[in-house]
Amino acid sequence: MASSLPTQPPHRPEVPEVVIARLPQYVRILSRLLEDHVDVVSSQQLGEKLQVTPAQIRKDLSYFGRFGKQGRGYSVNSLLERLRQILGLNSYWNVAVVGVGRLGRAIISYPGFTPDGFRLVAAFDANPAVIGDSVGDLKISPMDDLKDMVARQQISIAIVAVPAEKTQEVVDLLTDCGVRAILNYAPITPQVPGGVRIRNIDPVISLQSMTYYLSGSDNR
Amino acid sequence: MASSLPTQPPHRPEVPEVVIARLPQYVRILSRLLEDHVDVVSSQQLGEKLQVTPAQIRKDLSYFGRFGKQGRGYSVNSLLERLRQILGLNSYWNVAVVGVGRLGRAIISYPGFTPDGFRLVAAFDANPAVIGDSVGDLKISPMDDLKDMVARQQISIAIVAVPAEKTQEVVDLLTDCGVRAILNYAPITPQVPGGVRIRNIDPVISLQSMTYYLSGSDNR
DNA sequence: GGATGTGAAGTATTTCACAGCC
DNA sequence: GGCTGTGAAATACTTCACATCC
Repeated sequence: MASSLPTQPPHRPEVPEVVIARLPQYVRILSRLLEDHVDVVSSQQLGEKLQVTPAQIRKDLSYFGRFGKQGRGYSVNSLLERLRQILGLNSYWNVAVVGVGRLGRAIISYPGFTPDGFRLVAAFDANPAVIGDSVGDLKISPMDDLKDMVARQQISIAIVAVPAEKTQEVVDLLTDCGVRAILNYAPITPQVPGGVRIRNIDPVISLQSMTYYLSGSDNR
Repeated sequence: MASSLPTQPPHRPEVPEVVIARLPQYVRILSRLLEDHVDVVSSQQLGEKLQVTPAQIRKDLSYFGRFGKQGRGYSVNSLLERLRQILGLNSYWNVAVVGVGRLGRAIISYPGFTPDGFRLVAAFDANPAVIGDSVGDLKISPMDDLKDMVARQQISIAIVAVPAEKTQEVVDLLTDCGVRAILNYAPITPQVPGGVRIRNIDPVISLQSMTYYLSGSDNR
């Protein structure tokens, strides 16, 4: 732990991680409702769309404040705004993509990040043959430029799509450079130092977590 | 529930879903250890690689039997074998891919499914222009053929990579055809009937679940 | 009347801690 | 001596149920 002055930490009351993990879902549903010009929604209605109990939604929200009106429900617009603020989605996060092979290119070409608060601003690859190539409107930079560009462009999130055997070293490099959130596409679970968040996109693991339930009866 | 004859159900003792979700991770680590010719491993060592407490690993495994040797640890080889059996990974699962746009093609081209127990055996798309095209060694079939092919090829898992607005109807169609596990790539949470499993691959949600922790201090 | 917000109750999951075995 | 397997304790999370307010 860091040296402990008797100052209070920025004191956010302790919110369970599972709760945080559900908030983006709420944000998404609320965005849809907003597009559909729905003004007000109850925890009941939200719960149906999300397969979650209304009590859970109310409890989750209660960690952050009192956003509803008794007897009516929640204002879609203002609840959405509050949640985006809580999650830090009201301005853009600059994101670096490391590894620009087939998968990396697909990620860069995916149009879904930008509308939701993320801006891919840099791409890196270790292969000298592709340095300088453009993918979408990103120019591929050498790994040597990573540290500088991360600092200069205030990048605190990286998407890693390099071969499994390179992933740990890339993750180490990124965390050294001050990146504090990583989305990893390789089929491994990299180690990260405390204070750094990581999420793994791992379709094989996802599939394997379902086969257990299929194999009870034996259809193949 | 189905009509209740007084027969016992196949009685698997109730294993928590979180436990099942961890088993594929164990399988993966054990596979690596096997490749590295490691014979025996302790819960301590496994825990370090997985960022999990040794007690949790032992408890997880204890739901299924006694696989270790006191004083030594677990035989990598035989624990791996047992876990693959528990998860139903000892033979191949036939998988259909629905939606063969850019993302679907990337999924089909990904070489990582087959080594881990899944065989992509059919691809479907609603766009008449692509029917009959080949991707890898799969020929794209029309949606109308789905029901027949699912039955004939004993497909019980599907990967869905269609536009968000089509996803729910595709999921409904698949479950009607008897598919019981779905891996969804669209940024929505489809509803599925009881008994059907679904996992969502959703990079935006994953990113948004991390920004909360970044925005405490305000680096962008 | 109808929906929120929330302590209290109920479950689920993780961790402890130690007896038992190799 | 070292490590498993596991009840029991501790913690985390979800749901209940109701007072409260619009």
